[in-house]
Amino acid sequence: MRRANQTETAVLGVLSVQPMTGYAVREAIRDVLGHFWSESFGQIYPMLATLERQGYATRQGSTKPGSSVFAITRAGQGRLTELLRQPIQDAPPRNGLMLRLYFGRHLGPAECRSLIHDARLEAEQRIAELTAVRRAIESGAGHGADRPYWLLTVAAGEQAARATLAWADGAIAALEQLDPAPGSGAAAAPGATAGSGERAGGSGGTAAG
Amino acid sequence: MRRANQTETAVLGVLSVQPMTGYAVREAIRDVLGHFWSESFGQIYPMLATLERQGYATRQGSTKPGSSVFAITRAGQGRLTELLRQPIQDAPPRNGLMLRLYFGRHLGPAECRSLIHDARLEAEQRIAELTAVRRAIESGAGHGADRPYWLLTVAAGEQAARATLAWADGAIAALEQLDPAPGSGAAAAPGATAGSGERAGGSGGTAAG
DNA sequence: CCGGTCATGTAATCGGTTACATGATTCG
DNA sequence: CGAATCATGTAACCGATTACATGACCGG
Repeated sequence: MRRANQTETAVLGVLSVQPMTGYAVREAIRDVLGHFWSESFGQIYPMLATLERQGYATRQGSTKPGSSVFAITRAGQGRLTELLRQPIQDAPPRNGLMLRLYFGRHLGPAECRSLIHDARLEAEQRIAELTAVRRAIESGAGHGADRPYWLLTVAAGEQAARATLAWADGAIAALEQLDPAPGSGAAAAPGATAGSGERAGGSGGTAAG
Repeated sequence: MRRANQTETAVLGVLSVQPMTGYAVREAIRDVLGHFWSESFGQIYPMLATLERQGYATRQGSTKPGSSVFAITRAGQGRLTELLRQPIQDAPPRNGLMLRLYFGRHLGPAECRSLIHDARLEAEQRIAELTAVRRAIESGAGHGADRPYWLLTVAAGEQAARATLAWADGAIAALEQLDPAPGSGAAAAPGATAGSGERAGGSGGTAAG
């Protein structure tokens, strides 16, 4: 089963917006697609060479020496559409936070809460960034037919981040119900000195229903 | 910068729940952690050998010949906690759907709607699966202290899937406003025969606000 | 002139999937 | 008995990251 060359799609895609150097391609992917895609130099430069060789992009060694601007060709546009139509190859899931929470018993409620709190902060920051990006797209008059599609992806990111926020709140609340150290309020329950955690079941864990 | 051995974490983690064969480790990861983690045989068997060599797991070649059951050791439990405390290494984002939608101009509204529709179906199915898993965890009396943590991760998956549903609905609606082929209702607007798509701006793209 | 940014590439390495080879057990 | 499942491992390959080497250009 051949693995898809999604790098080709990404590079041709950003070149379809406007011609640019390899360096700028990477910046465009990091800054604009950054919330849902990533490529490194080690992938981009060889790919640009390949695209040139196959006639999907042309290199214009101009402006400054030691710098070449790549532009997508007519054939490259056809190739891009073809690539976009290929079945989606989603990478196998690898969520480090969930891996840790699933085995959170070995960390205990307090450390898990800390992990979730960090994730919440990250989600908040992502929302701020995406909102800024959306504002820029909405007000900026430059990008023409691309606009509605870009707004679609931004909306997806915002929705996902908001979902993370909601989940985190519920999860932290559930964990606070589980151990006696929320920082304030009711102290440790009377009697229990150092329970092994056997009674962790019950109604606990109704997080973010 | 050393890349983290999160495979070790995952394998030790499932062994911490109960001893099992390598084959069962993979099944556990696929069926239970499957929504947010994955490992293949090619990773699991070498890792089990390493864990045995390092004293984090023991092999009990018993019950049936040609089959060995691995159990986590005391040292392995310490190692697991250590691994869980290491900073989260999240894989660089690679969302194939978003990559396609971002360059959706080259596909057109209809094909994009189809992609989103597929994603919506997937999300629905994931919700169904996760709900079943949650029911099993809630009713099953077996798993003791692990339960609240497992419910946490399941809740995260459900929340994310619901967010996808909401986004997909908004996105499809936005795209239908963009082109004249929703299948029913108002046909193509009068006058425009084959617009180049220049007027795709305006109020379009208020998806899933 | 020196540090930061822009710019281009290559080599080493690694994490991970896929495919292959092999065999026992169980169930219809 | 034959197919499906359980079970263990190895080898090849590949996509991707990281690090390295190099150099132009610009502003303070």
